[in-house]
Parts: sequence; structure tokens; C-alpha cells
Amino acid sequence: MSLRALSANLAGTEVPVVTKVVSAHMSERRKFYITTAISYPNGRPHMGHAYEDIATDAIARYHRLIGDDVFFMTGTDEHGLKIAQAARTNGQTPRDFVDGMTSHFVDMTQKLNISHDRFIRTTEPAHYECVQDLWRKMVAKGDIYLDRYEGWYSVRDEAYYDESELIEEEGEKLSPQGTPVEWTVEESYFFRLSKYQDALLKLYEDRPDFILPASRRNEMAQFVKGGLRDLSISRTSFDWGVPVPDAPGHVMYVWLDALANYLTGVGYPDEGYKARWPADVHVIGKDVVRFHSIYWPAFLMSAGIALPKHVFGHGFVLNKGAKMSKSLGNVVEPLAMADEYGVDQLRYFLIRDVPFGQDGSYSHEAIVTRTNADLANSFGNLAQRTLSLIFKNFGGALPWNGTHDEMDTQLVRQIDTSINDFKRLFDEFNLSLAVEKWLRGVFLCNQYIDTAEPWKLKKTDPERMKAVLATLFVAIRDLTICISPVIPASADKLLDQMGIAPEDRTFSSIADINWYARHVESGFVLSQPQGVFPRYAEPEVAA
RNA sequence: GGCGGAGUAGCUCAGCUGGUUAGAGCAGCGGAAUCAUAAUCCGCGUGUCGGGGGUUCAAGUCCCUCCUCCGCUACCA
Repeated sequence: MSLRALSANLAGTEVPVVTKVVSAHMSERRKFYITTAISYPNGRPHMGHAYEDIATDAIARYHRLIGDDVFFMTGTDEHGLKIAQAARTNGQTPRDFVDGMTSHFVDMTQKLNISHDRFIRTTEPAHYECVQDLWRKMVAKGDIYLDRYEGWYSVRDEAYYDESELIEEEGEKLSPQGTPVEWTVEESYFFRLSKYQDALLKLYEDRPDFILPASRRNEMAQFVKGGLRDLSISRTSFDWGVPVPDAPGHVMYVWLDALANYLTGVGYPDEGYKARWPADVHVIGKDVVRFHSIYWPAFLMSAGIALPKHVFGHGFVLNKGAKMSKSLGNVVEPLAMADEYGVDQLRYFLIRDVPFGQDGSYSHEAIVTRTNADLANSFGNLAQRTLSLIFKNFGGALPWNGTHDEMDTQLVRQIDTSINDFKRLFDEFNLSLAVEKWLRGVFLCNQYIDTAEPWKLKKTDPERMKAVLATLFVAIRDLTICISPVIPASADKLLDQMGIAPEDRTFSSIADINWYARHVESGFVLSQPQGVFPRYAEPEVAA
């Protein structure tokens, strides 16, 4: 059976999923709008920011690869009390402070190879326009009213505290920080959140995948069932925020301000925003699920705007099981980690080892073991040994004679299964299992090459050697394209060496039955292969 | 306290709507091979599937209970 016929057979009958999905996308590109939460830059970016950016980036890149018209946005949430306080501590104006701090976040996205299409800052004029328009729509709906907010206020912290947070010392009530608090009344605008209680519960019921993972949905439904109070959505105690229209002295509550960024980013209030809205998924931390799955849809319902399709709350990356904190001294600089292990190694580790939606744990041993075993030993070495055999035995010319054995057919079929599993799991946001399925395919290639022993065939059966190496070349190319959303730079380096044109690095090109024959006919010749996935070697330690 | 989740090999975890002798990776032991990044491949696990009870022809997979851990329980974000 020729490879061409073989591939046609596979694409046509045994793995219909590939061709079906691909053709559907080629006829009409589906739009896909994905966001991270916007980061609060009252300090430098930490592991949590890096993790969210990386996971979201992998999903965005995956969707580009399956042919979607992707718009990926990340950014910073630059208003609010904490920023104002941090700026003052630093002796800066809030604007100078956020300009400086946000640059670190922008740097991080570049360093980590984040492929966002837009980096939004809530201090942009366009955003003010957006939030104020949203506010007016909510007013028009009759959902905003002026009242008084009362609570325990700490002048020194400039913050309100809930009764339950207070500590009592010698009959005096103190904030969690130990500062004195007094019962304070402040004029504030309120949003009729209580009005949306039933609508929210109906939303969770009608669209069980609105909040993911499911455990978060249950929590939120429980919370809403407990009864919703109207939400104070303006502040007069500080001024670093978006002014409330026609209400001097009031700035908007930061969450109304922050959440609206998802609309600003696609052009709201310009009607053109509907070309990209609603968002397909907001990827956020589990700590802000409530704001995204209760407040945000309620605001949107009030303003008469469509709701996002999914809100995905990911877990935290813990340092050896402990949450990172400055007091524990276990804060890890994500950029230092990228320097130490490599950007793609860090990306791979986080996506492979942290079950998406659950907490995960990081340690030096874990990342070294994972990246050495998977990337360097299993995958990198597979590519290296295969390409070296082609380079040395055929002068780099791609082997091709049109014949194939049963074991070749089987490998092709298994790799297709592996890649389809990867796709299905990525679609379900099950990133870590998806990568495991990919790795399964890599293992199969290593078993195949060890069984076929192409290095022995040069003298005994040179034609068979060509068939084996051709099969491997195709399998490696498919697996490399498949994993490229996770490790984009390394995948590109490898595909460059293999002579794969940039436009051929998509899932639809994996299903292209004539690709290898064309590639051979193009006369492409391999150069001396260069390893793409170096092993991490422990630094020499003086004894 | 209320609600929800989890407890599977030394470690990290897969196990969908109950159904052949419970799986993978890592670590460990033995072997093969030497094309390749001292990488790869093969073989090796008597695991009370947290404890106990129950339903069923059949339960890691459903029900009850107990133990342990975790999450949520609103206006800092």
C-alpha cells in the first residue's frame, strides 16, 4: 500500500473526526474570543499570572491551529484603592506607578511567548467610555440607585471590613491589620443584584457548562441560592477610578470597572463589538470565579448584552504544596524560572503537570524530571535519532518509495488516535490529560523505531529502511504540530529543521493526505539536525 | 455550623452513565540494543481502590455511616 493510499484510507474511513472537524472550519471560520483575567499590578507578576497567561495562550494557539478566528486578550486592572495606596507608598502618582508596574506584565507576556492580540489597560480612555456607557445602560434599566453604604471602616487602611473579619481587643474592635475601625456611613450607588438571583440560577441550569469546572458551578449556585444582596458599586473614599457619570465625587467600584474590560477590548460601545462578542471563555483564577459568574452576567443582563459562553476557574500553582507568599520566602519569580529551565519547559510542565481546574504543585525535582523525561528523552531524542538517520544515510534527502508494511499503517493509525484524543481533551479544557495522550503517541514512535530497527536495514533491506523513516518523519511532524500550542518556540525550531512551511503547521495540514509526497517532490534536504530539547543538567555543586 | 469536593501502587495521577485477571508515568530491580540528547526498548507491583455497613448476578464506580484533607460561605482584589 502506498503512503498516499494509506493516508487516504485513514483520513477517509478510520479517523473521520479529523476530516470532519477540519472541513467544517474551512468552510466558515468560527470566531473564538478568549481572555485571561486582567492582572492587578499592585506588585510584580508572580507565578499565578504566568500560569494563567500560559494556559490561556495554549488554548488560544490551539484554536488558531484548528482554524478558528481567534482573538486573545490579556491586560491589567489599574484602578482601585490598593493601587492608590501602593503608589503613595512608592512616592509616585497612581498613573506613574501603574505605567511602571504594567511594563513588567507586558515584559512577562513577551518573555513567555504569550500570543495575545490585545493587551488592555483599564486606564485607557476607550475603557472609560465603555464602562460609562455600561453604567448608563444599567441606569436606564432602573438597576442603579443611590443609597448609603454602612460598615466598619478603617481610616488607616481606607477599607471597609465585614463584622466577621474584625478582631476584638480589650473591648475595642480592630481590623485584621490591627488598625482601629469605626462604623461609617458613605453615600454609594447600588446595583440591584438581588433582582437577578433567579435569572442567574436559571443560567446555571440551562447552561451547565457556563461555569467550569463543575465543582465551581455548584459553589456559585449555592451562593446565589443563599440570597443576593444589592451591590455597592461606587466609592467616594478615593478617586483613582472611572468617574461615575453625572455624580461628582463617585468613582466606580473596581469590579464593575475591571470586568468591563472584556467589552472594551472588542470595541464596545461601538456596535462593531458584536463581531467578536460574546467571549467564548474567560480563563480566570478560582479566587475570582464569583465576580465572573455572578456579578458579570448580572451586569450584562442588566445592560442587555450577551453573556460569555464559559468562565473557567483554574487552580493555583503551589510551591511544594504551600501557597507562595512573601512571608514564607518561597515566592518564585516566573521569569527566573523561565531562564533556569527554558520557557517551553516551564510551559510544558505547567500544562502537563497541573490538572487544569485544580491546584498543582511545583518543585525543582518535578519540573526537571518532567521536562527531561518527556521533552528531552522521549520526544527530543526521537526526533534527533530519526532526523540523524535520514541525514546520514540519505544525505538529508527525504526517503520515499511508496511502500508500507502493516506495522507502518498501525503506527499512523495510532498517532491519529493520539492526536484526536488530544483535540477532544483540549476542547474540554482538560489540558494535562490531552498532553498525556500526545505523549502516548511519542512512546509509540519510540517502540516502533526500536522494533523496526532502521539502522540495521541499510545493508539488509534499504527499501524497507526508507519506508520506516518516511513513516517516522510524518509521525514526528504530526506530533510536533499537535503539541505546538504548548511549546511553540521549540516546535517551530523542529519544524523549521524538517522544512515544514509555516502555513502547513495546522491541524488541517495534519489531515492533508498528499503532504509528504509533495514535500519529497519539493526536493527539500535536511541539514545536520540540531537537538531542540536540551536535558537539564544539575549545576556542579562544590562538595 | 451549612453546602460541595476529594481520599486508587513509594511519588504524581487516569479510571465515562456499575460488568472480563484495577491502569499510566516517575522512582526501583533485571535484561536487550547502541541509530540517538548516557537517550530508547522489553520484563518485574501479594495495591484491604480511606474504615465499616448496604443495594446488586456484578461496585473503585450507586446508597448510608464514620475518619482525614480541601473548597465556598460577598463588597481588598
